[in-house]
Amino acid sequence: MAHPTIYDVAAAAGVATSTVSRAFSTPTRVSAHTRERVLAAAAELGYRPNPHARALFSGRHHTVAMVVSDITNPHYFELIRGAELRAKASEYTLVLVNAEESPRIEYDQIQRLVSSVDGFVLAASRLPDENLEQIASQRPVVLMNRELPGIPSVVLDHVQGCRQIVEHLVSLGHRHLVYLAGPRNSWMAATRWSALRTAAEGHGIRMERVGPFTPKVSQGGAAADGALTTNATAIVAHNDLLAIGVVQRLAQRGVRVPEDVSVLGFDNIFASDLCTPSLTTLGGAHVEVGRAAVEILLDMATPNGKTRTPPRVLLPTELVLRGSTGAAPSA
Amino acid sequence: MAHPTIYDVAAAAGVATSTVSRAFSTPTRVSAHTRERVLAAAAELGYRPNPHARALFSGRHHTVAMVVSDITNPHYFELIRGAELRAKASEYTLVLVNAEESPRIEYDQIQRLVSSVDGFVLAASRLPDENLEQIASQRPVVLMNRELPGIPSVVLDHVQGCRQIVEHLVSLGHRHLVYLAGPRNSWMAATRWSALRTAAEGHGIRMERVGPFTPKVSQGGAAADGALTTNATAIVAHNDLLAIGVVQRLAQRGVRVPEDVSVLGFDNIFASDLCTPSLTTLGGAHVEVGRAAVEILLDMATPNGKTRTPPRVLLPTELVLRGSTGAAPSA
DNA sequence: AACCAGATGGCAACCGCTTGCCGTCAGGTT
DNA sequence: AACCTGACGGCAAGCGGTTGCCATCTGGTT
Repeated sequence: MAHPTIYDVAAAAGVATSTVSRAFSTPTRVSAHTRERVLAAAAELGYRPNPHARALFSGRHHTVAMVVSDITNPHYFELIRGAELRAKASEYTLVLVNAEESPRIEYDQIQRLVSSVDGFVLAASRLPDENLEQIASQRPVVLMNRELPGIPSVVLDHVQGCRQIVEHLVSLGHRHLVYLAGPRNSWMAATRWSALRTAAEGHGIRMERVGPFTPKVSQGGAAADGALTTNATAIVAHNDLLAIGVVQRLAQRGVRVPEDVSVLGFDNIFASDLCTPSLTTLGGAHVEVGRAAVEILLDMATPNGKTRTPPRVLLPTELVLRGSTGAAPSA
Repeated sequence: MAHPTIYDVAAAAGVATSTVSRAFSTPTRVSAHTRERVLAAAAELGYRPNPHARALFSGRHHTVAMVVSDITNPHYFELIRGAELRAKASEYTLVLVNAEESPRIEYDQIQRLVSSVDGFVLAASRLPDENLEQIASQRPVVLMNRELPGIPSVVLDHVQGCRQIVEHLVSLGHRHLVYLAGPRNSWMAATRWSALRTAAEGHGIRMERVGPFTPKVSQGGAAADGALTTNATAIVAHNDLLAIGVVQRLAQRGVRVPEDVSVLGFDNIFASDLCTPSLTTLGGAHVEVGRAAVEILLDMATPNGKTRTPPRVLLPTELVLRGSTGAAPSA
C-alpha cells in the first residue's frame, strides 16, 4: 500500500480508528494487548502517521523555520548546523529560508510560513523592530545575533569581545583605530560599533568608523581604501569576509599587514585561518548559538514554557590571535 | 483574528466556503464581481490559506526536502544555496536535513519526511542503491553528485574533469600520481578514482590510490603521510578540505608544494583560493547543481512531467589552476 | 412563450488524525 | 446478589480546505 492510513491499520487490527490513534499518541489509554495488536498491524503495513493531518487538528507542526539574512556568508553555516542538529534531536523538521539581505523577502517568507511552522529562529534579522514584534505576536520567535526587549535571543557577547579587541590593540601600541561598518540595518554592526567606541574611549584612544559596507570579500577594496584615508593603524572589519578583502587590497597597494597596519575580523570563519597573513578575529561557539536558539524555541512551543520571561542568552566570544595583528608602526 | 480561516472569509464576504476556496484556486469558476468581494474580505481579515489543510486533501505539500550527507563541508552550501533559491522561486519550502555521514540517519530522516514533502533532493547520498530505489518508488527523488539508472540526477562531469587533471599533470611532467580516496560508500569517490585511472592509463602513467579517508582537514595528516609513501609526485585529494590538510602536513614535514610534490583538490571551495599555496582544484557551478536538481524535482511533481525518461544532467567542470601544482621534480 | 445551455453559487462528502463523550464490561464492594 | 467503579473501545464531530454534483438564474433560441 502506498501510504496506509489510520483506517487501514484499524481494519487490519480489527479495531476503531480512534483506538489506533490512541495506541500511538496516548498509549496508556488502550490495553497493552490491544496496543500490541495495533502496533503489529501498523508495522506490517508500514504505516506512518501523517504529520500534516496531525497538525491540522493540533496546530503543532513539529517544524521550525530558520531564516538567514544571507546564506552566502559561510559564518551562517555554523548557526544552521547547530540549529539543524538540535531540531533533529527533538525530531523536529528544519525549514531553511534565505532572505538574501532583503527585509522584504525576509518578511514575506516568514508570513508565508507563519501557519505551517511552530516558530522561527531569525539569524541576524534585518527587519525593523516593529516587524519583529508583530511576528513574535503571531508565533514564537528567537533571535540570533540580535536583541530586542521582549523577544528571546541568543547572542555572542560582543561587548566583552570588542573590549578584548581594543585591549589587544592598545597593548600593541595602537592609538587610532577604524571600524569598517556592516550593513546599515544590521543590529550587530551597531552593537559592535558602540562597544568598540566605548572601549576605545575607556583607553583614551581614537576610534572612527567608515562605511557601511556589504560584508563580502568583494567590498574589501573599497573598505580598505576608506580605512587608509583615516590613517588609523588598525582596521577592525565588520566580519572576516570583509577583512579578507581588505587584506587583499592592502597587499595590492603595497601596505604590509601587520607591519604597516593591523587587521581584524569577526566570526573566525574557516578561511580566516588559512589566508595569508592569517586573520586575527573574534570568534565564538557559533554552532552553540544555533543549538541554543532552537532549544529555546522548542521550549517556548511547549505549553509550560510560554510564561517565563524571555531568556536572553549571552555566549562567550574568544579573541583568536593570528598573523594579521602586530605592533603599531613606530611612526 | 489570529488565524482567519476560509469560514471567516466566507462569513465576511457573505458567500459559501466553496466560493472562497474557488476564488483562490479556480478563479475562472467564480464571477469577477464575487471574486473581488471575496479577495477584499480575505485581505481585510489577513487570511492566508493553510498549506497543511490544502495538502491534506491534495497530497501536494509545496515542500521539498534536501538531504546532505555532511553539512560540515562548506562545499555543500553552494548546493543548498542553489536549491533554496530555486525552491523559493516557485514558492516551495525547503526542508534541510543533515545525514552526518550516516546512512542510517539519512534513511530514517527520509522516511520520517516521506509523507510530508513532495520529493527529495539527495546530495552525495551515502545510501546503497536499493534504498535509493525504494525511496524513489515512494516519492520523486533527484540525486546530486551521484548517479543511478532510473533516477534523475545532476552531476558535475567528473570524467571530463579528471581527464583535464591528468592532462594538466602530465604536461607538467608528472608520471606517477596518487589519489587520496573519499569515503568508502561515496559514489563520487568511486567515480573519480575510475576516471583518474582511465585517464592515467591513456597517458601511460602510473596512478595509485590510498585511503579511504574522511574528507576533512583533520584527516589530511594521515592522508599526506600515506601519499608520501607512494613516492608519487602529484597528489589528487578527494576534496579541497582534505587537500588543505595535506598541504599543511606536507609543510610540517618540510615537503615543498609544488616544488617537491603537487597537490590538487576538488570543489573549489572559498578557502582554496586563500590558503598558501593556493590550491589547484576542479570546480564547477555548484549552485547550478542545486538549482537544477530542485528544478527537475518540481518538474516531476507536476503531473505531465512524470512520464519523461529521467533526466541525467551533466554540468561542466572547470579546472582552476593555482599555486599548488607545478612542474614535476626532475629527480 | 416555451425551452435550453452556460455561468455561477451552495451543499456536503472527504483528506487523515484527534478527542470529548458515551456505552460496555470486568472485577471489587457491601 | 445488587451495585459501583474504573478501564477500555467506539462514535462522531471537528481541524481547514477542495471538489463533484446539483440548484438556480441569466440571457439567448426558435
